[in-house]
Amino acid sequence: MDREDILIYIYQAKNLQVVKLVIKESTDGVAVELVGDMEESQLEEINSAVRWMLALDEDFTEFYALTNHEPKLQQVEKKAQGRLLRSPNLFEDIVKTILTTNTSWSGTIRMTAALVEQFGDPFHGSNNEYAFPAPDRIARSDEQTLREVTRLGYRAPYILQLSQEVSSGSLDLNAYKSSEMEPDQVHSQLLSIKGIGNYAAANLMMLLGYYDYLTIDSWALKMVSQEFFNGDQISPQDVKDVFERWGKWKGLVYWLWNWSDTK
DNA sequence: GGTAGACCTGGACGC
DNA sequence: GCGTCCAGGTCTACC
Repeated sequence: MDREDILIYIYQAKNLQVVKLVIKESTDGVAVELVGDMEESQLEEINSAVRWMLALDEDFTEFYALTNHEPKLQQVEKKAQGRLLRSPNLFEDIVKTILTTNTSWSGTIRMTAALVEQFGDPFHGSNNEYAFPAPDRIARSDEQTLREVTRLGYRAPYILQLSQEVSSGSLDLNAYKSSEMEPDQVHSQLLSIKGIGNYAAANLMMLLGYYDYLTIDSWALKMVSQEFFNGDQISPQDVKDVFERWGKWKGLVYWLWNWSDTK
């Protein structure tokens, strides 16, 4: 994201071509400018990818109706919030989520950039723009490289194992996006991936459109404590109890809650 | 089921 | 510049 109203994404198509997508708001929705060579037949693939990334097919009418009664959520409908930006494929989101765990945001950016520069295919004509690496690119690497060159630390074996399983076909992440699996089943499958714990699984469930999972990390505990418990020490269960009344939308409510008045 | 300690890195801080 | 401490979620061993 270069500017607040523009999203730039380096996309690698199924035929491995790399193009640049410049996505911006338009009067009738979203406009996508395609930079680079792409066959006409692949436009549908791009269209589908962008719709998924921006969750354009999801309906938030019910959610907005709920938020309008909560002062802390007054901005939600006005700003058309609710759509979480996600990657074109779940593999990328899982890797990025693992890279958010147990580190600072700057650490996440550093590790992601290193992974992309080390293993991603470059966008034509650019020496600093790369597509997110496909699973097989990382799978062909080794733990030592991921630790020492990409600086993933102890996350290296997790990322390597995930890449190898997706690359070999033993792990089919597309199944998680299908409606044939129950949400609880998807959740438990995510938890079975090494490196994915409660926080990461909840984050991924949100990205998959299941908004009744709470991403409870240290920041959540701090903010909920200050907002609802006068700064007292609280547990993850306390966070769940606070947002339980929002039912299947609780994850989004927590995500979009206006914490700005919290001291 | 609950808990403690290890994992790894970068940033902050004190000297 | 160097050493130390701390924050951040997950895994594993142990009780």
